[in-house]
Amino acid sequence: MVFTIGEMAKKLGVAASTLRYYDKEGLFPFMERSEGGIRVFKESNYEFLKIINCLKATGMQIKDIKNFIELVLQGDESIDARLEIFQKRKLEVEKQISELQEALETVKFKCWYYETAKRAGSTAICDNLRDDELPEDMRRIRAKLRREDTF
Amino acid sequence: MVFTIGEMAKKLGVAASTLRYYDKEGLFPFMERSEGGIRVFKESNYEFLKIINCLKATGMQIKDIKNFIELVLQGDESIDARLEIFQKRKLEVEKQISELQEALETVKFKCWYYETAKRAGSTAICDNLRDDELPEDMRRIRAKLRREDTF
DNA sequence: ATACTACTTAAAGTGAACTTTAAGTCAATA
DNA sequence: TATTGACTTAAAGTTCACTTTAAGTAGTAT
Repeated sequence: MVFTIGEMAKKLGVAASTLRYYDKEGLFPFMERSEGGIRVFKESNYEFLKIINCLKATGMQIKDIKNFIELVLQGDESIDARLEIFQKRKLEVEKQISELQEALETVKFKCWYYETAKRAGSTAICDNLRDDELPEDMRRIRAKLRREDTF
Repeated sequence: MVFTIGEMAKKLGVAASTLRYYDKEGLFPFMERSEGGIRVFKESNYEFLKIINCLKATGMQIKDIKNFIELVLQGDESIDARLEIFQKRKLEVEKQISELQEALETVKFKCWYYETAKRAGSTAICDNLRDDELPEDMRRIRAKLRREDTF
């Protein structure tokens, strides 16, 4: 079973031009062509492409993915280097997730804030609520947002 | 207590040129200047800047942040619109987090894979492991990566 | 054989978010 | 008063990851 660039793009949920761009950047060392010059993707390329997608999802840059692929081509001698890349990715993604979770807390507070303001018809009322008038889970977040003791 | 752009930038952990850029883009409707034309940031601006930072952290674009700020300036009549913005942000961030968690699983699998390859001195050995030779938490992830029944 | 769609390339264009540059001004210190 | 460092602007430059364009070729269906 083989696929054209358009079929593979559809499977991966990306544009065909994106796959051409990746190929040009050297991300597809396995790339084969038909006699007429058309790219031929094989089933076995799919897992590889999903790994590239995964690395991209972690925020890795194209040039760094290329670097990783060059290590793959070097074979077993680059196992250590490849392990380090994934260990670094792991730390990176964990950091990204915790940063997003922090932002999410603020966003949830703002949702509560504007829901309350909507019911009251004004934001001034929420601004003047005492700590004990807030839902328990909102107190800490508001305190964090208001903290100005860094000044 | 007032601050120059450099001091405020340091507090927020961004470049001063970034704050000038944000100002130029209309993100600082509160901006005041000294007689000599130098930007004067006040303590009360800090919480606002942190909200902008939060919105940026959720992946919101500058022009959409500007749009939000214009709603803030409209006062209480825009409460509904602002609530909708944060509700949408909430969904967005939750989606981003779950995508990162999915990528993290793959990265963790690759860490295990290369740790095992490192010990064995070759990747071929890991490739040929039977399902029951894998740590329990790795089985599902490998199955997901290998799945080709989409073809 | 013809039409049609999807493929090919190199090169230029896009958009987002800054960053840098150049020329100059402000404000504090020696 | 002179120097220094941080501020000011407009405009140009940078980086990243694509996307689009234009001109042409491949492969398939009628």
